Amino acid sequence: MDYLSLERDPRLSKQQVRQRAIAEAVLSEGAIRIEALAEQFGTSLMTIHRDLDELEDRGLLRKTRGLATAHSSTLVESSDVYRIGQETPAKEAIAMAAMEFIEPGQSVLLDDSTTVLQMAKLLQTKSPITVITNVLTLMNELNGARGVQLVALGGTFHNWCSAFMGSVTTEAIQRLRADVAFISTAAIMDGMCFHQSEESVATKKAMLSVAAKKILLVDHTKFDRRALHALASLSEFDHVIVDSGTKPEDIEKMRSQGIDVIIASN
Amino acid sequence: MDYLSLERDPRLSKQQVRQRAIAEAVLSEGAIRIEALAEQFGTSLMTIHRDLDELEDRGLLRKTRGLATAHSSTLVESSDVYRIGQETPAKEAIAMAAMEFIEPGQSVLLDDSTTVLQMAKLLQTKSPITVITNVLTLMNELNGARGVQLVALGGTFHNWCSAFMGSVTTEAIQRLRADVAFISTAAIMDGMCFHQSEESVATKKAMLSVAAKKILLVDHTKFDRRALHALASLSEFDHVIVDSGTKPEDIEKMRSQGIDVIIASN
DNA sequence: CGAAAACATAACAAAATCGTTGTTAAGGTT
DNA sequence: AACCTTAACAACGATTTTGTTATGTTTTCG
Repeated sequence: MDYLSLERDPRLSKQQVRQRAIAEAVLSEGAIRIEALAEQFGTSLMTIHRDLDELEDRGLLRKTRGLATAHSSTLVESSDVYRIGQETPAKEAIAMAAMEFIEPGQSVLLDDSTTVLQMAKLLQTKSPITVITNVLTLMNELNGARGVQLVALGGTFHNWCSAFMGSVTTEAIQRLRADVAFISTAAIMDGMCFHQSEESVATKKAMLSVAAKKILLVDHTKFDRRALHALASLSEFDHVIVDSGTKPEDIEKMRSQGIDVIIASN
Repeated sequence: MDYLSLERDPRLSKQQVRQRAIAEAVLSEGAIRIEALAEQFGTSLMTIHRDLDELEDRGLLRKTRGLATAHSSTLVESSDVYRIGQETPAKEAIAMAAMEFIEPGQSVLLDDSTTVLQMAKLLQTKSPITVITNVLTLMNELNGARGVQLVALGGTFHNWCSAFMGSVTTEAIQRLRADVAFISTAAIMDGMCFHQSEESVATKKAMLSVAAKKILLVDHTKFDRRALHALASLSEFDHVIVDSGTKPEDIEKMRSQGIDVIIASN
């Protein structure tokens, strides 16, 4: 019920903030009247209509006569409308810490996650560098960047994560070798990482199998999350980078299993 | 010498128009003084500096003290700064004609060319459809399009054509099968199509080998061009679509070889 | 070698462009 | 007929592009 008071990234446009708030509101209420939304956000009906049209295109909700209703899909939570802009400072800190593991000249494998996205701007500082990714957003970000050789992984496009996945992707990965892979996860339970989508798991597994060094990026919210499909045990990673908001008990649990945990300071 | 009077796409920004004109001017003159460019375009020196920096990044020209000089690379002509916006009406007509060969439900293979780019907007009308491409621009154009399943071909990124190419690309292509492939070419000589870059040829050849139907899109300017590497004989294509500006003799020559030539009317 | 000239870059302010929003009117549905 | 959606356009706001000035760098020539 707090969709009017969340901490927001100032770089996010008014529109994005509003759309995310609308999505949250609709998804938590199940259905809301369009009129009510307009009043709540102090905008015209037309603006809400336009927002809802976009959200509907992204598959987040439905627009029926006068009413915005939630899609009863489990994938919804992982949709990037939701994810982008949440916990940004933590993610920036993690991204910064991750840069320590990149040397100029190396090839790095990047998966789809907003944390990894934060690394994009920083990558140029390590040039020359080869970046391998299946994320469209990253490709656009790195397109034209000086000193960055961009290698794309093909595959079929998935709107909810703006990334390419599937057999084409995994097979492309297997023909490559990377120095470092930066992988994120949706949830951590019992020393394992989990994801909501099987295709994500397949892609990330392939990435892990071809990287000399494997680094997991996790913000503290992931320790409270649950997801369906297991990706890997934390012990398979060479390093795990968390933000400073992570609970000490979570960190201790990992360290007691012999995992190298790095705490990124803001 | 006519770089002040070309027909321009109104959707192109002033900046883009100017940068293209600068590129044309420099490339045809070999070298031009920066001062002279500023005067010619009626802008400040700073603006020309900024334009030249961008063009230099794209590998189109060099910036030496006070002088912008042409890169003596054969690849230059095919750079997309050059290509976009030239002969747009002809390309639109060709794109329109090409749509006739697409049925809803099919999978189409699209290569990198500005003609094919014109097809992007029209593709939605044939939905549901699967689009396979190695062009970043197309991916962005089709991203989020309703009824369009997007399959990307990975590979290493090439700035001059905004596309992915290389062994990753060709191997990805070989694992797929498409109903139709729309291929373009840089030059036509003696009933064969040619390209300036070997990697382009490899990619397009792979595309041709996995498509049930092969369609070549050519605007009339291609009959006057020359290029280095042979791609294929025109007779290997099921159809060749040209614009109405094509010289009758060129059309006759093709038809006498038993090629199905379609003339796109504006 | 050093100083002046010629050029390049950085930083900020002004201008132009583009995207967003609200209003109104017209078009569809229930 | 009431209600909702969409289209079109004008007003506003934000972002990008441009010009100016000041400062840094390289070349040239005394």
